[in-house]
Amino acid sequence: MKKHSLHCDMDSTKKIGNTDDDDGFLLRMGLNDNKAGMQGLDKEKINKIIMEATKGSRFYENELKKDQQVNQRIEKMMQLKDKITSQQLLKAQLQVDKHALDLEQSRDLSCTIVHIDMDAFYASVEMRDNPELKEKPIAVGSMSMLVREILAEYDPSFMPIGLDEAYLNITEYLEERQNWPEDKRSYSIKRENIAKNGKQDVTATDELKSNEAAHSVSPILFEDNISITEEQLVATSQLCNEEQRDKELLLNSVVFGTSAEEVVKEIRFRIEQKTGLTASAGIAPNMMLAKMCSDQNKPNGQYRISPDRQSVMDFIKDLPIRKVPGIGKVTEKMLKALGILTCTELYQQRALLSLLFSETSWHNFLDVSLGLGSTELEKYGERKSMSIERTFSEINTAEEQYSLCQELCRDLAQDLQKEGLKGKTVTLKLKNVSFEVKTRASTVLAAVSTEEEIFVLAKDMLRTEIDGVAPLPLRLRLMGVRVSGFLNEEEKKYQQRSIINFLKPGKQTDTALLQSGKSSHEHFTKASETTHRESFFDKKRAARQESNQELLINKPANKQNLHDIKSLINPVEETNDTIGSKNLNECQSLTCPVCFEEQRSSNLEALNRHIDKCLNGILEKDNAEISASENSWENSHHFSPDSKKKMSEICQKNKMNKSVDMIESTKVADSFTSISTEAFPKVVANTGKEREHSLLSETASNTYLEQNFSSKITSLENTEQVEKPEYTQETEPSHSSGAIEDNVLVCPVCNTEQKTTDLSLFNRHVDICLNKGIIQELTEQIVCPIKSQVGSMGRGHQYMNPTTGIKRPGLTTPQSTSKKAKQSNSKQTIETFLK
DNA sequence: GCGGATCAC
DNA sequence: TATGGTGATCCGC
Repeated sequence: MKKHSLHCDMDSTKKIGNTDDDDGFLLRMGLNDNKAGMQGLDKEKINKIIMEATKGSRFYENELKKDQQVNQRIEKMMQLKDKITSQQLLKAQLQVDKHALDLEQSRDLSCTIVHIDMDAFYASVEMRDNPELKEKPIAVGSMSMLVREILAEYDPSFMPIGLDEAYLNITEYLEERQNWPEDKRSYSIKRENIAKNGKQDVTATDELKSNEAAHSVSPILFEDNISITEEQLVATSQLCNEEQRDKELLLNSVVFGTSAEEVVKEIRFRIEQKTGLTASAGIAPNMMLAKMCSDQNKPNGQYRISPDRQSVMDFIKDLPIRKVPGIGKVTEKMLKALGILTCTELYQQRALLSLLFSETSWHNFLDVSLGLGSTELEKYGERKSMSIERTFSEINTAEEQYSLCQELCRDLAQDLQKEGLKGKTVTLKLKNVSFEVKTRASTVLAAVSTEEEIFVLAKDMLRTEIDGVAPLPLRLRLMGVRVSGFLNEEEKKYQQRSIINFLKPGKQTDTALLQSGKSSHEHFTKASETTHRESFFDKKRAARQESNQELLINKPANKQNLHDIKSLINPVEETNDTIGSKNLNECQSLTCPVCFEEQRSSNLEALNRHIDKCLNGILEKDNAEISASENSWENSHHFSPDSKKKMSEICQKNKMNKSVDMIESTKVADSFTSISTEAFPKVVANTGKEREHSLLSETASNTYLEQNFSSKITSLENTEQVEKPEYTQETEPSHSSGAIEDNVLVCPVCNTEQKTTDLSLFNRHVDICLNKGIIQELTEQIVCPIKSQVGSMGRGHQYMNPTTGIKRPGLTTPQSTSKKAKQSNSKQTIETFLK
């Protein structure tokens, strides 16, 4: 959306102050009109408002500071420039020109690339001035429809960018179209949109576009060669009888030609008919040029660069560098300092640039100045990160900050789970009331995706920041949380397999027993009772398990395991996991994961109903217990500030003790396998201190984990990809466990001594205890998800939904023409020349 | 890998 | 109105 422009891209650098500093500052704020689209607004007025509002404000101060930093960067650059000798420059010139020659040879003019850009900004202006228009179904989601309904006809693999842009490669389509008869290229003009944009309905947009938008179909589309004239339209729209007018208009049809221009006009025509919104377009031999072209005659216009070198260079020649995608305020200013204002100058200074900028940068500059760009509309890359951030009026109490942080984690976790993503890095972003931005990142060995997992890391970083300024408060105006470092498909499958194998009935494990419902229930009850007996061992094991799990299941414990179990219960939920589905299909008879009774019906819905019933039963039963041991942050709203403060203190104390605990824990023998007890902290924790501990055990700093995990790997079946360290021989639960000392078998989950010495019986008990925890998690968390989301992400999901936020994949690459060009290995930094 | 910065939309 | 949110990338460390 170009709404942004309303605030920033304003033109009046000339009107407010003319000193270099002012100019620089205004440039920093984006107050220049080199980017298209702002002609016609009352710039002076807006600028005045901005200047008055910002003068002396923290925002303004920060802008000044940032500007100073840019100035320093420029200063450094200039110093570097002064050191360059003419000989060095000459050498650079030769190398750059060699590279340029390669580029030139790989120039590809054979493609016809189209860039479509909805004139959404003008629509928003229109809506602003005519609030009643908001009711009409235009604008919102318009591009997503065009995604599907129109553009694909011209290029099945067209590339939508955000909500209001798209690239198309219509090369093939054009060829085909040459032989098309007229009727295949004609479109009727519908009435609805005429009424909407008809003359009676003059809007702000119309004023902005001056005389252009008075009719249903923008006249600019119908210059010469189309079988309808402005006069015709006006005439028909002025008819009194509505029905008659309908008829007339329906009779009117438009025939488009076979040239690229005609095709693009047709696209724009259809877009306007469909949405009532106009679009601008650019036609060129590559993406970069096409994008710049679509800017040329905006709004509601189009421009084409003929596919010959001269035309390209003519277009590039006087183009201000700021118009180049990828060159923003800062780069513009730096180049300006070098006397580079246009693309021609960009080319002329290529040798110098190769010495002053990184290879990536000057390669890009060279591409730009030669008018080169990508001709391949890259497929949607996979998402690399997902984040959420919020701006608010000052928040300075730790309690509120933690609470907000958790809220963000919650929302983010939801989004992540919608896309089935788990990431290994969590980044906390903070902006204080002085507009200073800070990011703090933490990478763990196993991917996270749930609210709790993310929060545990984010909270830790937040605490560090709060402590860092104590006793002063952190005065925040923005907080954000990001998850990145997503698992690839293989990694996902691996962790899925691990959990499935563990749960698979009848495997080496004794989980088969879990299906004997009644006894399970008895065990559950006992187990939950015994868990209240806190023990030293619990702590050690919890800490240790947690780090084991991180490595082996590739998750930092907690509820993540449950998540996978959820997908077992409902196979449809994660259809892209073939293994999961397959395994489920194998178990044709459906078994309730709660009571473990086999269900007669193979109907999923019926099963779900049954599960709900089961869950409710258990929920009631265990309610008291759960609420007593609830995660303190989760319920932070229910606590008084004082009690929260205490908890926070406890947190910190605990953290200090933690490493000691955990180191000791490695000495404790442990035959416990497959699922971390941390998956259900409520079972092991019931005092405030222990609650915090179970939380904190995960927050161990990266370094801690990295330093210690290698000595703490226990085991897990099917860990083929994991290096197997010292405990490998205990891999299979059914094996005798040398780790259990003195022949006394103590369940590591409920911590009760087991009478039996039979290992398989003992293992059964452990398994049951484990499931008890899982059930608790289920009752607490996933009552709904079991039913929901069925089929929400089909296997063939194309990842095309623009609302998911995938934006401009590979933006920096489009300008590099081809892989050939990229190979060029002319490495020349200033260092090599100064040697 | 982290953190700051730049850029786009 | 009072100065946004999301995602990607680069660079220096």
